[in-house]
Amino acid sequence: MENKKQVPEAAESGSGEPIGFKPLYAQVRERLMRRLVDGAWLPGMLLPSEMELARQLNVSQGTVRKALDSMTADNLLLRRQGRGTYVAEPEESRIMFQFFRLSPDEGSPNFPDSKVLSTGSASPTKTEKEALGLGDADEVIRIERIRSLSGQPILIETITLPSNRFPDFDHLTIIPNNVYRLYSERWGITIGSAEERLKAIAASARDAAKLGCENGEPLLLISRLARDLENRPVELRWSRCITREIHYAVNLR
Amino acid sequence: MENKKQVPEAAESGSGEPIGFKPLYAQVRERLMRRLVDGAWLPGMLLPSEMELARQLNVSQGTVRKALDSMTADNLLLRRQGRGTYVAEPEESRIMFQFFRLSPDEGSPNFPDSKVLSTGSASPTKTEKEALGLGDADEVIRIERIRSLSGQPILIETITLPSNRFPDFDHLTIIPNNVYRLYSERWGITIGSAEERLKAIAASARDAAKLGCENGEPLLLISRLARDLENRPVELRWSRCITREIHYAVNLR
DNA sequence: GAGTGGTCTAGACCACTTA
DNA sequence: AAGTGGTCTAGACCACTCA
Repeated sequence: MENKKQVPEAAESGSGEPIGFKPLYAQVRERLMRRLVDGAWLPGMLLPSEMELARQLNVSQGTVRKALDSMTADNLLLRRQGRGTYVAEPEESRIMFQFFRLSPDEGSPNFPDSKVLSTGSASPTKTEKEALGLGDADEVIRIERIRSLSGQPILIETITLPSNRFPDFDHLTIIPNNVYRLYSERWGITIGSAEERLKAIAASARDAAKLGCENGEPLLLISRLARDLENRPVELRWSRCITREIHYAVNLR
Repeated sequence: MENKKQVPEAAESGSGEPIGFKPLYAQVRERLMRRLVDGAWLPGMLLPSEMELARQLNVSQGTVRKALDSMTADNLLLRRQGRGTYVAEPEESRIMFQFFRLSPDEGSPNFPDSKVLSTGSASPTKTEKEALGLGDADEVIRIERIRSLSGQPILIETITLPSNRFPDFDHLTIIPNNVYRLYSERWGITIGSAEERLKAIAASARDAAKLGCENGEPLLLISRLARDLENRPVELRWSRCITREIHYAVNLR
């Protein structure tokens, strides 16, 4: 019956919106996102039921549902009929589908092993500074590793992270295969989205040696910029991939 | 009040569903899709209002909305508040965003020109037969063209179409830049989705000559299989692209 | 059987567009 | 002012899960 909650609560953050109209469910989503970002809701956790959230937030169950559905569409939540709503975990099965688009030409997709070649910190290059939004004084961590599918090396990748968001990174004894799970568990950083740019390049002598391919062989270069839940850039990754028996898959809908 | 429409109408097509439960809005979507597929609703056309459709189909307005929203999410419809719901058109602006993922490294995306090098019909290769689901007696049309961005040739592509779905193709005097619009207007075939596979390859002598690049230069190979609204494969396309100043963009959410 | 998400309805009001 | 899609609510029932 009472329905004037849109404008009154719209000014909760003093941001410079051009024209103020934010639907209630969008406001609800923002309040729920805050719980995720602040770590009040951790990966794998069971959320309160729709009815309970509706009571807490003083809106109808349908409005809560719209907010939850939109977060589910962004792979942030997982809903299961009869069970409840859970915070999504950066598991292999999910990561594979969402962030790993390489499949063998024949046969079913598989997650590659990885072997770290080197780690260390350094000053960022101009490209890294721009992509990660760093200042002159900031440092970065660089990881280089080689990834194999059923024994065959298929790609070599360089991961760049801003040091200030990953304190004590050098204390790590091992770097696991699934680094997004590591970011989440160790530093509470959840990767929510990423942009990738693909090019074809010729293998450098260095990469060719590590990958065991011809010098100058065509490689697929994948540059990824991954962002956290607040859309801040977190990770820059350059993968150079042998695509003789493998391809990068994209669905256009 | 009355709400038992799910099971009764579920058996409208005698397909072999494992367990019969299809929500009402999914049934509504199927009925609306039929109008699109059969050409009762043509690109650009204004649909009846939600209320009118609800009356026609004897369901509530909210259920019609769910079906329309899902079709809008698939880029089949376009909804504008205050105006109405329209059938989506294969316009450059939409196509560009949905089906053309190549952007210059610097500057804003632009749609390339194209110049046809050759057309003709032939017997399909094994790959073409498998991808397009063709039999031994079927023929295909092949188009080869070169595409340029601001004067610079950037890719050469081979398009393969099943002859039986594109009758009198050889009567065409010109082949326009936007072929999906042509498919729609001339043969009533709407491209609804596509899958792409990307690899890095070395330029063949033939491609290098046409593109004006080095022999063996790394090219991005994009193999696309495009499907119509009923998910039948319609077009197979092999693009070989120079990615010196251009990249293929993907968003992972 | 109790609790959860999923569907469906009915009705009200809001924001936007066009006449 | 009238018509459209967009939001919000309230309440009912259905399908699924688990103790």
